[in-house]
Amino acid sequence: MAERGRPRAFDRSEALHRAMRVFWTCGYEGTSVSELAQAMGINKPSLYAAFGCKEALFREAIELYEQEEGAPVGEALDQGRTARSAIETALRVNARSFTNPDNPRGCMVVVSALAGAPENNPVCSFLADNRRESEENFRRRVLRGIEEGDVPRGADAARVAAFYATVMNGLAIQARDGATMERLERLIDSAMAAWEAVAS
Amino acid sequence: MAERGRPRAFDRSEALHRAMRVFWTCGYEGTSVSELAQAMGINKPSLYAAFGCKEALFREAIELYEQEEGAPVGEALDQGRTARSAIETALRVNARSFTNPDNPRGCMVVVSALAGAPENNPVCSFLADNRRESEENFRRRVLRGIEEGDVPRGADAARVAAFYATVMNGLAIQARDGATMERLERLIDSAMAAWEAVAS
DNA sequence: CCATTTATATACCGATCGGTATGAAATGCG
DNA sequence: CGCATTTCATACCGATCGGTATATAAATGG
Repeated sequence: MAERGRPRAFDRSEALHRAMRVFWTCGYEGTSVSELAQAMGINKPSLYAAFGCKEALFREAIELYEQEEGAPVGEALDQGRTARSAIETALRVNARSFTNPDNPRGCMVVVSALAGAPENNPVCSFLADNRRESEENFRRRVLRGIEEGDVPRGADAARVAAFYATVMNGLAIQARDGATMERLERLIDSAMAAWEAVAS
Repeated sequence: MAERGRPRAFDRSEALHRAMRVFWTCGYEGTSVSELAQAMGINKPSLYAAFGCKEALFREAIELYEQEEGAPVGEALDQGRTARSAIETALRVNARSFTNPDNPRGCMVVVSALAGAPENNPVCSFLADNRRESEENFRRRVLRGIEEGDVPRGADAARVAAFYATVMNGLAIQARDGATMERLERLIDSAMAAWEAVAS
């Protein structure tokens, strides 16, 4: 079952984790392949052999980010008793991630490639798709709330989802700008106070 | 009064406008000095003679952006009859700018350098300061509303300002991701529905 | 043991990066 | 006019960009 040639001398998953943190900190264009290789503890040919190219490595890093930082958000959405509490908890879980002192600040999907050179447009579009998907998850949760009766029948699920997705992206920027967890908590308090007005 | 040496053959203000649009579209790191010079219709030595260096040109471009796109927002804040209507109008003026088909999409202060290489940290900090200043303008307007009696005495001006600044930054990202003016208008409807809950 | 396969480290590729030296061209001043 | 001053266009700078050729090292299959 063992592989055929010389075994890889580094832990691919560990290297990917390190790459994720560099991209998260400096953004896609602000990170060079040489920096990546150094942070990953490997040489460039090993990086290219294991991950393909800079863009492919970045996409894998985003997927890892989604798994590690995004999964608790998805769980919060699923497990909340009502759409309202599910979305509120999702926001609070995100806020905790955005300000975790062990992490770079803010949301990697928001901060790492909002604009870029034309040749990097695929990267920007990839992240935009990712953000739309998060909003879609909010929308599905509101629809479920309508089905389960905790959200009024006439509520506009897309509108609710768009509002809280907008707040979430705004929180990511606040976090990048140095906002504390407490500050984000108060912002979420404000956003949740709008629930009846938005979801009715 | 005329200048001494050979007169400049290009319009400095027009060149700066063109540079602003490129930075706005591709971001600070996504824009090269060669691209800038080409878009400005000048050669690189002329660019350096007139604007100093890439970072100084970017800072001037941001200042121009503040004057052209930010001034109407400031006017809206000043001229609104109440803090609530002033902030609502400010958001709507911003939304119009973010989706103006003649402009790159979104807010230049948000999209052009959220993350970057360590050597470009001054640029990111400069934009973060700028965003904080916008929030501070909101806060001052709420304080005025308290003085003038259209906002309850007990309202937390900083909290109100932080909430609407967060929404505004979220709107900038929505716009980058392709949101229409109508969609942003509906998001602002939602945010303003929260007013009583946030400012009380 | 030998052949094959894969990963390693070094050194390199052309292209582009931000920035500049250089000399000709165009003005005001005397 | 001649001279100082400033801008112009071209061509260039060392450094770094994303990516790779090459040769060696380390494993498995036979």
